[in-house]
Amino acid sequence: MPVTNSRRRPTIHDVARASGVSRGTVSRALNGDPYVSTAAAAAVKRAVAETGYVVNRNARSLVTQRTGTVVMVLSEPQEKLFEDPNFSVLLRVATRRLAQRDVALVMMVAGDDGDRERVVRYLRGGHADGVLLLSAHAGDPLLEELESLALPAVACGAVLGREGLPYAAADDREGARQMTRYLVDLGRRKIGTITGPLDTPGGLNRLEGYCDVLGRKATKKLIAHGDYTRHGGEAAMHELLDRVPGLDAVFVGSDLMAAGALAALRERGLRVPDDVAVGGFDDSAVAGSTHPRLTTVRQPLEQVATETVRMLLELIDGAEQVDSVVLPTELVPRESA
Amino acid sequence: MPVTNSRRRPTIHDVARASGVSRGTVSRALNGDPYVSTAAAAAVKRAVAETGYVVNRNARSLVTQRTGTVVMVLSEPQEKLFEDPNFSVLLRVATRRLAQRDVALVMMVAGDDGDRERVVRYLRGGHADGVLLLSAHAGDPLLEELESLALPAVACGAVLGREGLPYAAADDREGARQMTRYLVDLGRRKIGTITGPLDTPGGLNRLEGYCDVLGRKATKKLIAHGDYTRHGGEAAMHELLDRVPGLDAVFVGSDLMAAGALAALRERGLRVPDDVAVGGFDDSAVAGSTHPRLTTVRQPLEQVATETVRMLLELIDGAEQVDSVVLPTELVPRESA
DNA sequence: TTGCGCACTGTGAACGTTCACAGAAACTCG
DNA sequence: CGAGTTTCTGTGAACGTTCACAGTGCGCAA
Repeated sequence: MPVTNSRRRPTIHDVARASGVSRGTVSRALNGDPYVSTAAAAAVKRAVAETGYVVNRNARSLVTQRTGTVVMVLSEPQEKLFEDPNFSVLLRVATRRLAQRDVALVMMVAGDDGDRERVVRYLRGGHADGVLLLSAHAGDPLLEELESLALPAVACGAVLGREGLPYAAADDREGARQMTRYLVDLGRRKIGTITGPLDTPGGLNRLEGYCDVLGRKATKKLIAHGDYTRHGGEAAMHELLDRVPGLDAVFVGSDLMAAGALAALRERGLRVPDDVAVGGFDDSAVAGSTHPRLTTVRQPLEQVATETVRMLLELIDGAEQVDSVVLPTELVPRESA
Repeated sequence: MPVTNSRRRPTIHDVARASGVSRGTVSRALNGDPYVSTAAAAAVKRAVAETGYVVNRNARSLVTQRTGTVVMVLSEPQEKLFEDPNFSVLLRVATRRLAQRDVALVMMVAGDDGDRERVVRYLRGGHADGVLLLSAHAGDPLLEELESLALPAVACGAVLGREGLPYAAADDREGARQMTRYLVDLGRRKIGTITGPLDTPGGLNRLEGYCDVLGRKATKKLIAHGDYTRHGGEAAMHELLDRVPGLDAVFVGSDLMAAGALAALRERGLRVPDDVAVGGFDDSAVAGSTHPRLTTVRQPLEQVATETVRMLLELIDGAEQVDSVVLPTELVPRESA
C-alpha cells in the first residue's frame, strides 16, 4: 500500500533505501537493464509498490534529453479544423497509439502568428520528441520553422510543396476515380464536381482523380469550388446548377459539402438520386444522417493515424528516414447515387 | 539572429556569458524579479535574442514543482466521446484558453483499466498541475483515484454522485423545460421524450426538466431511453411510436439521437413537424444538416469550456475552492418543431 | 566620518534522474 | 590455482534551472 503519510512524493532514493540497494541499481531495474540480479529486481519491485514511487519525468528528461511527449500541431485556423469530423478520428487513434508506447500527446494550435510563435518556442525548448502535423497548408510559415528545428515530424496527409516531409494519407486521387467511375457506370452523362480548397492535397488530388476518369469531358464549367464547409457546398451546388442545365450527377469533395449540396438540390425541387446523383467523400458521420444517405468514399482514417504515429515513433527511435504511406480508399454505396 | 552553428541548445549559462551578468541575474530578469537593474535587464534581453535561448521547462519544473501542463482526461470509452460533436468544441476552446496562459494541454484517455492506470501514474508522477475532466460517469473508479491525488480538478458537466467536484455546465434541466414548454405552446398534446443514459447528468437532468413541465402527464409510456447515438435514437423512436398511438411530439435528449428519430419517422411515413414535432438538444452541427433542420436547445459550450479552464487555473493558482457554474441555454427554433 | 539601509549581484546547493566508471564478486578455462 | 571474463553493484558527476543567502557598492542621515 502506498505510503501516504509523507506529503513528499517518493524519489528513487526512497526506493533505494526501502529495497536495500543503491540508486543506480534501482534505476537499472526500472529501465530494464539486463545487469540486475533477480534478487535486486524483486526487492526493487516490492519497494516501488510499497512506496508508491513514480519516476519523475522532468528529472529523467533533463539528463536523457528525451521527453516522452509528442505535439500534435493543428496548423489551420482552428475553428475550421475542429469542425472537421475527420479530426476526431485522427486524434482518437493517435492518442491511443501513443499511449500504448507511454508517450504523452500535447495539443497545440497554430492558427495565427502568436500561436505559431508559441508552438515554436515550445518545440525549441525541447519539450517534445516529435511533431504530428495536421492539415498544414502549402506555404504555411510554420513548416519552415519546423524544418529549422530538425525535429522528427510526420504529417497526416501530404503537404503540398513540401514533399520531403514524410506523411501518411488516403489515396485521394484513386478514391476520386472510384467515385467518378461509379457515376459513369450508373449511366450519368453530365457529371460535375465540387472541390475542396485547391491548396490542400484533398482538394487538388480529388479533382485530379475526377479529371483522370472524365478526360476532356471534364470542362471548366463542370467544376465548382467549395471550402469543405456545408455552406460552401450548398453555394457551389447552386452555382453548378445555374451553369450546367441537365446536370445529372455531382461528385462532391467532402461529405459535409455534399450535405450542403443535398440541401441546394432539395431547394430546387430536384430529386436525389433520380434527377441528380450525389457522391461524397470521407464516409464521415454526416454521410449516414443525410436524407438520402450519402454514397461516398471511405478513407481509412484509423490506418492513416496509426501509420502516422508509427512513422513518427520510428523517426524518434532514430530511423534516418521513413517512407510516406498512401492507403487505399473504398467506395461505400448508399442511396444518394 | 539565433546561433545555429552549435548543435547544443543554449542554456542560461550561455545567456549569462553573452550578457556579462550572472546566471542568477538572468534568471531574475527572465522571471520578472523587480531587483534587476535596467542595464542588466536590457543586456539579458539582447543576449536572449542573440542566442535564441528558450528556458528548459524540465529543469524549471524540477525545482519549482510546477509543470505548466494540465491534462484533459476523457473518462468514457473513447469511441463514444470522440464522436460527440460537443467534444470538439470543448477541446478547441480549452486548448486556446490554456495556450493564452502558456499552459500546455495533454490529452489522455481513460477508457479501460490499463488506460486509467496510465493516467494515474502520469498524474502521480507530478507531470501536470491540474486535471480537466470530461464526461465522467457516476462511480467511475478514476474519480476516487483523482481525489486521493489531491490535484486541482474541474469537470465539464456535473459528475453525478460526486458533487464536491467543481464543474461548469449548461443548465440542462432548464433547457429541457424550455423545449418542452415550446412543444406544449405549439399545441401538442402527446409529447414523448427520448433520454440519454440516466447515469449522465445530461440524461438525467433533461428528463427531469421534461417532467417538470408535463407534471403527471409525463407517464412512463412516454419515456424511451437512448444512448446518445444516432442508432439508439432511431430505435427509441420506433419504440415510442409502437407504444403511443397519436404521439404528436417528441423531445430528444441530443441532436444526434434526434437525427435517428427523424429517420425512424420518415421510415414510418410520418411527416415532421406536421404529424410529429421533433425537438433536439445541443445545437450541434448535425442540427443544421438534417431535413427538416432541427429545432433544438443551444448549449453555451464555448462558455462552459472557458469557465472550466478559468476555474482550474484559479485552483492551480492557489484558490482554496471555486464555485461551480451553471450557464443558461437557449431555444433555437428551426423547421422540425 | 561612520553606519545603515537599499538596490542589485553572484554563488552554492538543491531538484530527481541517468550515465560512465570503477570495483567486487562469481564463474570459466587453461 | 591464477588469470580473465562476466555479472552485478555503488558512487560521483551532470542535466538546466531556481532559491536562499551572502555579499558589494552606493547614497544618505546622523
